[in-house]
Amino acid sequence: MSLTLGQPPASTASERPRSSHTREALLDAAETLLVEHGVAGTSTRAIIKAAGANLGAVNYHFGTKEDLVLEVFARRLRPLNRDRIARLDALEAEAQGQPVPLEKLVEAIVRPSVEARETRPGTHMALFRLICRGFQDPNPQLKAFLNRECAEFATRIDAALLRALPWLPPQELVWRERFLFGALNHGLDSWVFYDNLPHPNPEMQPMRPDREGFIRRLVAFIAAGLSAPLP
Amino acid sequence: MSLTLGQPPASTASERPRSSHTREALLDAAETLLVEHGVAGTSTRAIIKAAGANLGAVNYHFGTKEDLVLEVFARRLRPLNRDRIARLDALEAEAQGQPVPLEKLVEAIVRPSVEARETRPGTHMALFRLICRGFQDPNPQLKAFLNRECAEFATRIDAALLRALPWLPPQELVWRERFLFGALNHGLDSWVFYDNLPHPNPEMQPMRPDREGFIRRLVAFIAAGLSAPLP
DNA sequence: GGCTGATTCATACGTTCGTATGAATTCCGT
DNA sequence: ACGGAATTCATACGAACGTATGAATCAGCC
Repeated sequence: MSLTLGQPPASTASERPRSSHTREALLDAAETLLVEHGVAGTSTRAIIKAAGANLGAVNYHFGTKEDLVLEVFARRLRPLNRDRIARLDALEAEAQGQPVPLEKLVEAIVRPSVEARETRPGTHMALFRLICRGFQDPNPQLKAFLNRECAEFATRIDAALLRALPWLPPQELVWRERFLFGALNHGLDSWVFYDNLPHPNPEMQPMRPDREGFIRRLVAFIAAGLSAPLP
Repeated sequence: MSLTLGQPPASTASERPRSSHTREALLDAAETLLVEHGVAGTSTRAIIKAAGANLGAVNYHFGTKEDLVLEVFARRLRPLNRDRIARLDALEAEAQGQPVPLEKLVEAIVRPSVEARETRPGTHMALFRLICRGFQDPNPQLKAFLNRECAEFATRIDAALLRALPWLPPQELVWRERFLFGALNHGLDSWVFYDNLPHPNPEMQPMRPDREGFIRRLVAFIAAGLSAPLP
């Protein structure tokens, strides 16, 4: 074992300076492949090949494939939730103590997901698809990591939604939130890759709305569902 | 190559009599593992180990792992869609030419998914989770197969929903259906495994409704979303 | 310009993957 | 009980997997 060269690759991988051309290329390539093939379906070798990097680079920069995957998600999820929380802050400041209207809250959830895309040229709106995949990935470590990463926004939006729907018991809200995120995930997934799913009835082949149109449709559906009368 | 023993394993696997203890055990074991780890995360060896079978059994009964996976999905999906279509037939007969009310249509979609569970003892409601996983699995062959399998019910429910929501343009319905199935998938997933997802705010830890309660909540949310005013 | 640490490289190791093979065994009609 | 078909078995093969290693290369600073 070498005691003089470089830094021990695995043990201190998490404390290494956070920028390097190769490191970024690995994250980008991994992101694209994870969206397309899932975690278990994406191999280290496929990632380094797409990144034009060497096999050892993963071990050097991230330690293991698992840590690389977690970093791929964290890199996107952190700004997304920051954006969501900032929008929530702005809405609550604007409301001056009054409950924020439901549609605005829903939009604060939805819009950052739909807009958070062109962060990297060539990445056509893959971010949310990535996060969808993450939340529905079998890997329990990944799921726990994502839940932890979203916890702050979750508690904030819970409280705000309860104020906007004062007649709704908290326990009911929880379930409706699940439905909300399901609709958001699946809908956004379909929107981003809409042309890949031909409709059996050609007359109903959906036109693809632009971003604002899609957000409007999503918000309309979700807001109506959230404020449905208690059964 | 043997020309006299048995049947050539791979080439005629699809024409072999459809019942065998091992064959069924393989399907059951594969189903459980697929739910838990996804397609790419489930190995042939893990399946045969869980089924108490031999490695060659997969090749003998199904040809390849891919064909086994497809059969796992088909075995569950076919009766599910049969049930959905039967409910739709009954509703339309009952309506005597009038449009079927929206809530009843939604229930015809939702209820078979929620109820189609105890087909096998020990399988606690894994069916729909399996199908969710299938539709969101990266494997394009699997996705195409599932779409083909659901095409008949899809066109039927499309027409019925359009009659129940005559003011809704068909192109709008398509998107709302996506939201619908997203809410259904994610909601059912949460319901089946609700205790695995502790809520960050303990005061909002959801109680788990019984089956009928869950169906009511799901139908209420979805029906409200479907009949939301046009934005 | 040469030392030092940071990074990249080619390569290797042991494991597990999906699939295939042919012999052994079980099953069943006669 | 026996013979042929159906099924199960142990085992093998090449490929791909994640990870590790140590030498080669690069970058910045005295």
